[in-house]
Amino acid sequence: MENTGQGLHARVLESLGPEITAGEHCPGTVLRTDELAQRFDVSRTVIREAVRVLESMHLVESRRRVGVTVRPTEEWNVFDPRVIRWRLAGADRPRQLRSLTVLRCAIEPAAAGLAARHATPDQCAALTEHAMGMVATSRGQQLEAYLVHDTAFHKTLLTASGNEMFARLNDVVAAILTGRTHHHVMFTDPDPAAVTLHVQVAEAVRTGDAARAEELTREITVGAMAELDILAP
Amino acid sequence: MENTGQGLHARVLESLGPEITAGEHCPGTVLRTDELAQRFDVSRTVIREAVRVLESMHLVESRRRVGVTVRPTEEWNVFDPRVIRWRLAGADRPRQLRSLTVLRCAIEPAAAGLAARHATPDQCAALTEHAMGMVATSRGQQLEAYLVHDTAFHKTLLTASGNEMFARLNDVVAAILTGRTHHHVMFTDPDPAAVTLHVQVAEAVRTGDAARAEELTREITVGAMAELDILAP
DNA sequence: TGTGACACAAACGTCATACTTATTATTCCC
DNA sequence: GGGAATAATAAGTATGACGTTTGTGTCACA
Repeated sequence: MENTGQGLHARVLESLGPEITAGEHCPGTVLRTDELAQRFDVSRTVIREAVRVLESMHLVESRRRVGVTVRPTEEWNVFDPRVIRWRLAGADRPRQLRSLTVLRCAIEPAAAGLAARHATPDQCAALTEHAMGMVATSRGQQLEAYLVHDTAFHKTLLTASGNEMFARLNDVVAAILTGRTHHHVMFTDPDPAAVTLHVQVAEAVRTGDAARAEELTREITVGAMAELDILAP
Repeated sequence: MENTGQGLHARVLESLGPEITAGEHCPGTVLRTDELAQRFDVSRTVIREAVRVLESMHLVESRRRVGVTVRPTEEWNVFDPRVIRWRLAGADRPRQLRSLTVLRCAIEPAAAGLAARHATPDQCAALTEHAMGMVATSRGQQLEAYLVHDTAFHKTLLTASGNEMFARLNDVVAAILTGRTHHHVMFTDPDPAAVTLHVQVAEAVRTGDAARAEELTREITVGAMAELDILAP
């Protein structure tokens, strides 16, 4: 039997989760544990554990005598990394990508401002290094290498903010960046202006210029937002 | 047997979760399911389901032959509402409150700006109504009534932004507001300037003035931030 | 005919147990 | 001393039985 994850419950989770987030079971639908056990050819124990996790994401609600009910979208834990991943992989990917980008526009400039105050020398060095890496790979269709540096840059920036909540959003930013490169099929090299902005942000953080770091990062994020609007207005 | 939650697994979860987030089990500690089953006087099944949920929050990692290992703080899903709740109830409440307030400072102004563009007439009305309620209860030690309107105001604002990610952060804002009133023991009436700002935000959203709504909300949030710094510099 | 009490049944919740599997630690041989 | 075979351990899975809650239908009674 193909074991997608580590353990059967993980396999069930990775099947049921995407199904629900994709809207295959509309809110109010009831799933019965026995049926699920039969469908996935596993024991009730395994199903119950998977359902527990889905319940902890507020995707479903398990009640006695009624079954496992799919909850309405508004109640989902949309910050759960797995929910984000599933939705990005599903049909309403564009909507999700837009939500996340809006969130990013609010978060990253603030994180950059904090980073300018709190970043360690090591983090400043890493920032500069990755910005340079972006410059080096910004021409000649080296999109994959560019993406690596871009992702690392933003991850470092968020971490350097010193705020754990911001730091945990690096998955979100990484997903956005990866999505842009892989999904939108960027044939062209990255925008030179954006590359320059990254270099300048690294510089602003290094010199401790919080206002400038924040403003420059805002320009980067509104650029990303604009990119989305161009592709799906 | 006293049943704290709905079901035994919930009871175990509400015991183990806070223990871990409070740092009672330092990262690397291994918990064995059999011991836990014995300790809570429940079957292994119940423990396993609770552990699954803890694992989904990245609080622990379950591996064969080794046990359930507590993960380092940096890996926790700090956006999980339960993790937030547990940490707010625990010892590092101040740190957590600060993290959340920083997040709020980044989010709410952006949300207000979006609300000015997307808010429905109903939402505008609700906003104005709650702002008026805040005015009415801002004097004479009606702190509880004031809190209700304050919470409702911000919840409406976040929802009106039209961004599901922002909307899901209303719990966070509510926790911050509630915490300020209940924990910091506000003897004095709310700051009149803050009350005025809320009225003005409602007005700005109603008239669709995004920039003004954003700036006014920023003033509110930096005020909240300053309040924290005064209490624990 | 409408309403309330009551009994039934359906589905999840819990438990006990046996067995499987992966991983670590130990031992033993070269 | 190092590497391979082996044993020990704790989680993972399966199964069957029983408990508990709760939705629903029925029946009696007004």
